Formats: sequence, structure tokens, C-alpha cells
Amino acid sequence: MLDELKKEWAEVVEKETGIPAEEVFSYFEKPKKEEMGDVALPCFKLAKQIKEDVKNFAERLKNTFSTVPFISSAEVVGGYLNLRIERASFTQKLLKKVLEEGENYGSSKEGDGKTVLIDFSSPNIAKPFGVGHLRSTVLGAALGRILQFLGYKVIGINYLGDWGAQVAKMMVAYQKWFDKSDKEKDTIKKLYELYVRFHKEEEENPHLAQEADKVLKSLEECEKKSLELWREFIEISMAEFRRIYEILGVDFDEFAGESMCDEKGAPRCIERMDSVIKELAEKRLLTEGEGGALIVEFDQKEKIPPLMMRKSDGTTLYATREVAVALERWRKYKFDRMLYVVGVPQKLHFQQVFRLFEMAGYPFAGRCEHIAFGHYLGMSTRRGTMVLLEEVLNELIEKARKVIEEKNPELLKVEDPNKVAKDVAVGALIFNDLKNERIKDVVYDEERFLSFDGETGPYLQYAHTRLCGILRKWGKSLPREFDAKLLSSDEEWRLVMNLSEFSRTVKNAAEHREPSRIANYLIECASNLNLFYQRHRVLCEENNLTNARISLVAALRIVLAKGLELLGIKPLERM
RNA sequence: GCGGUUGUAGCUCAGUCCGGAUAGAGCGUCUGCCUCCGGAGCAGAAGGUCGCAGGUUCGAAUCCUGCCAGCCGCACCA
Repeated sequence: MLDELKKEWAEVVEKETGIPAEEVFSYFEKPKKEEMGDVALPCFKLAKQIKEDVKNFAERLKNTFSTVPFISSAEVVGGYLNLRIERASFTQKLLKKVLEEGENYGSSKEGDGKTVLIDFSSPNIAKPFGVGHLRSTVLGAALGRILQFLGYKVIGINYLGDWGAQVAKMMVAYQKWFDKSDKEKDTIKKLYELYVRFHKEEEENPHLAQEADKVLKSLEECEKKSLELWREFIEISMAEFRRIYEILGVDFDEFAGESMCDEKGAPRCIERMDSVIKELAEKRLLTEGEGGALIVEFDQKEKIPPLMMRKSDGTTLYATREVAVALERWRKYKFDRMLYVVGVPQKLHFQQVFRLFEMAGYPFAGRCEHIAFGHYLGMSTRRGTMVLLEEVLNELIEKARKVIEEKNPELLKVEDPNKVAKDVAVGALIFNDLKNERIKDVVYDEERFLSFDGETGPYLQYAHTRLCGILRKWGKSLPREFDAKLLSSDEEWRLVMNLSEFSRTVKNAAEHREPSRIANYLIECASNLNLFYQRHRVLCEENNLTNARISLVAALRIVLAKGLELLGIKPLERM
């Protein structure tokens, strides 16, 4: 809503000076200090443009603005025009809007009719689900929810790494060493042990690698027995992944692996890739490289190294599959955008593949984006020092349980503390992941992970429970009318300003594919919130004041809950 | 070597896209605050050559150039 006001003001400036409103709009900013006002317009550039003295210019605008609605005062400081919003009327209008729109406040229709595919999480079947996989999962899921909130039709695809040499290796290990007798027990850990064991023994025993090669070959030749084993192995791994997704609250519309299985579970990747190679050859995009490998060469000016599509031994690669899969997705969905939520090390790979899409003249070229993110540092799958996600989760849940017991022993009378502990733990984990810019590497630091103080998920959830607590105590439906004039304190005004910034924040997060913007926004809200009820009572003797404040509280709860949901964090009633 | 990316307080990071006022949080340290809607909270203190050097500008953490450091990538892995 603040943006709408700014737009109106920009038009006022346009009328006065002739400078396009759009340009003026972009100059508006938040003053450094609260005392300066609510919105500032630096006049330096504007004045220069029409060759007027900055001070005259600002003064002239100041006079104009003194009669504009929703503005209570205008002031010139230095080269700035500082505007103060008429608090009561703005607050009245905003709160009414939030309460009326409820769940939908901040949503939009900008994405109506548009389909976005999000390829995320995409674990390799042959590797255990570590903390590192968390990033793609959490980031992709959050982006999906954010885009959906803005009206896009979102299709989440889990592109499983269910084919290739890695999988074959694990199949060998599985066949040799997996103990099927106690199926229920710690499957994920056992699979992880297989993984570590295989890579260790492989070094001393080259036999194993050969065996794996054989398995892969038999798979690619669709040998029945191998395929059966393959399916069994996939099923076992998938069951583990599903459990983790369940805990994290993540859903996919499609589990589609590299194998490109059909409904009956028969892999079609081989034929698909053959046709890709044929098609690219017809388009004269392939050249022969060393040893007869087929490669795609790019324009020298672009400085992109060549991309291999077929090895000299005739087998295909990751990139080949990428093309085949993209074509398949296009046939199926005719998407407007496709987001690949994959780590930053694959940047070049996507640069090459996307460029190839263009060269091949595919209709979806230019609609694809690599949503890169930094990695967790200090972990390696091969050496076995990897931190298993489930272990971290269990530790977090245990910690949450303890904190609950200590701080809110009454909880078990009304809720299941185990469930709450889980939601708190997941909230902590997700927030810790999403609060930073996605490109940044994350150092795995157990202590930080386990902290519930300060800028953390539980801090936000806590702020939400306090709002719920007040609303619970109030116990009635919201007052139909309230007098926003009574919300006169700076603390309340700050909150109103926060509320007004929600839709812009969501939009911004979506545009930049950066959920961290929402995370930071929520921290600001929660911190202002805590300050507010440190200093003011909501439920007090004066009925009118109570009515006004409870309306503010209700509006804040809506926004906080929605923001948390968008990130994938449960807004709790109690904790 | 080439390409990319990051560098802001002891630590973890906002702010950089789109240049504006005295550079902001959290953690940790120190000091206060529960007769009161939940203290997982709040207030205050201490802590900064915004990697370095130039340039553009009325104005640079932000834009440009160069350099330094870390990380990532650069044909038969995915």
C-alpha cells in the first residue's frame, strides 16, 4: 500500500516538474532515521535535471505536498524532501485491508496463467541425504510457495539421480553387504555405510568397479534381473527420502529421474538420448572431438568451453540427459519459466546447456534459469564425514523438547509436545538455511544450528505464539470498528509500516529468487513486535484502545503467519 | 592460465541490483529490566581503514578499472 501512495506522489511531482513519475518513484527511499520522516525524496538528481537549485526545488515540492492527501508534513533537510504520512488515516485503511484480505493479503495476480517449473532437491539415489541436500530442497520449496502466492502455477519436480555409474556402484554394494533381515531399522544409516564402504574398498579392490560397470551395462541393455534389483534399490532409497520430505513438509508434483522411467518403470533414457543426438546432429551442432566423442562448440567470443554430448565409447552424459529431459518437460507442460535449483558448481554446465537450447532453436530457450546456491562447507560424502540430515534433525528435536520442558511445561496439557518440538526444530533448520543470500556458502556450525535465540526460526515462531496468546485471551471476534488514531505510538507506527511493506517484500523475493528477503523482513517485524508489547499493553482498561490494538495484533499475526508459511516454517499457536 | 563468485564489528550476516543523510542486526562479552497479554523477550554499553589502490560524482560499502585473498568451475563424473 505504501507503494501506491508513492506512485501517487510521483505523479504529483511529475505534474509539478515534468519529470516522469516512474523515475521519481524510483528515487523514494526510507529515511535513515525514524525522526526524519516516513518517506524521503532525495532531490539532487531531479533538481539537476531541470537545472534548478536543489534547495529551491525541494522547497517548491514541499509547498506542493502540503496539500496532498495522506501527508501530514513535508520538510526540507539538506537536499532531501522528508515526508511524513498522516498516520491515523493510513493505519485505518491499511489494517482494514489486511483484515479483510486475510490469508490473501500480499498475494497478487501477476502470475495468473503462467506456469513455472521448479526442478529442485533432486538427490542422487546413490548418495545419502545430507545437510547439503537441504539447501536445494528448502530453497526450491520456498520459491515454489512464493511464486504460487503471486498467482503462478507451480510444478515442483524432483529430478532424482537414479541412473548412471554411481547408482550401479551402490547396487553392487547393496547386493553384497546390505542386511535385509531387519528392514525397519536405520535403513538410511545402513545405506550410508554401504556408500562409505564401497568407496573405501574400491581403492584396494578394482574388482568392484568392474562389477559396477557390468551392472550399468546390463541396466542400459534393459536386462530383466538387473532392472528388478534396480527397482528394489530405488524403492528402498526413495522410502527414506520420502520420510525426510514428510518431516520438512515438502511436496513434489512429480518424481522424475534421470532414468526417464515410464509408468511401468522401464527406463527410456537410452532411446531419448539417441534421438537427442540425432536431432542435434541434423541441426549441425555437433562436431567430432578427440577419440570420436561428439561435442558442441560455442562461439569463441563467448568464451564457453565445449560441451560433450557423447563420449568416445558411445555412451551419453549428464548434459545429454539434461537436453532430453527439458524436451520432455516442454512437451508435457509448455512452461513459461523453468527454474533449476542446483548448486553453484554447476554454473558452467547450465550456461552451456542453456546456450545449446538457444542454438538448437528450442522454444523454451530463454525461459530457463539456474537458481544457484552456495554449499555447506566442511562436509564430504566420500570420506564419510558427511552430516546426515536426519541426525541433525533428531538433535534439533531433542533440543527443542528440552527447551519446551523448561520454558513451557504447561504445553503438554493442550498440545503434543513432540509435534511442536518437531515443528520448532524444522523451523530452526529452515530459517537457518534461508536467512542468508542463497549464493553464500554456509559453514556447518553445530552450535549455530542448535541455537534458538536471536535471528532464528524459533524467535519468529515465538513472536507468532505471543500474538496468538493475546488473541486467545481476547477470546472474541475482532471488533468491527476501531479508531486508528489511538495507535499513536512510534512502536505501533513502525509495525504499520512493516505491514505495508509485505507485498513489496514478497514480490522482491520472487523477482530475485531470494527467499532471504522475506526472512529478513520477518525478523524486522518480529523485533518491532517484541518491542511493542514490551512497552504497551494490548488488552487494557480502555475499550477503544483495546479494540484498536487487537486489530493491529490480528493483522500482524496474518502477515507473520503467511511469511513463515512461505518459507516453509510452521506458524505455531503455542510452543 | 582463463571464467565466475565472495570479501562489511571478535564470529555469522543485512545493506550493493537502482549511488544519498551519522554504515545496521544477531551471536559472544559487560550492565540493567518479570506485582504486568509468554523473558525463546526488551533496553543499554563496548566493538568498523565497508579487502587494497585509483577513477567517475555535489555525494561511493554501492558504479568503473586494476590489484590482493578465499571459494567454485574449465571434455569423456553427475
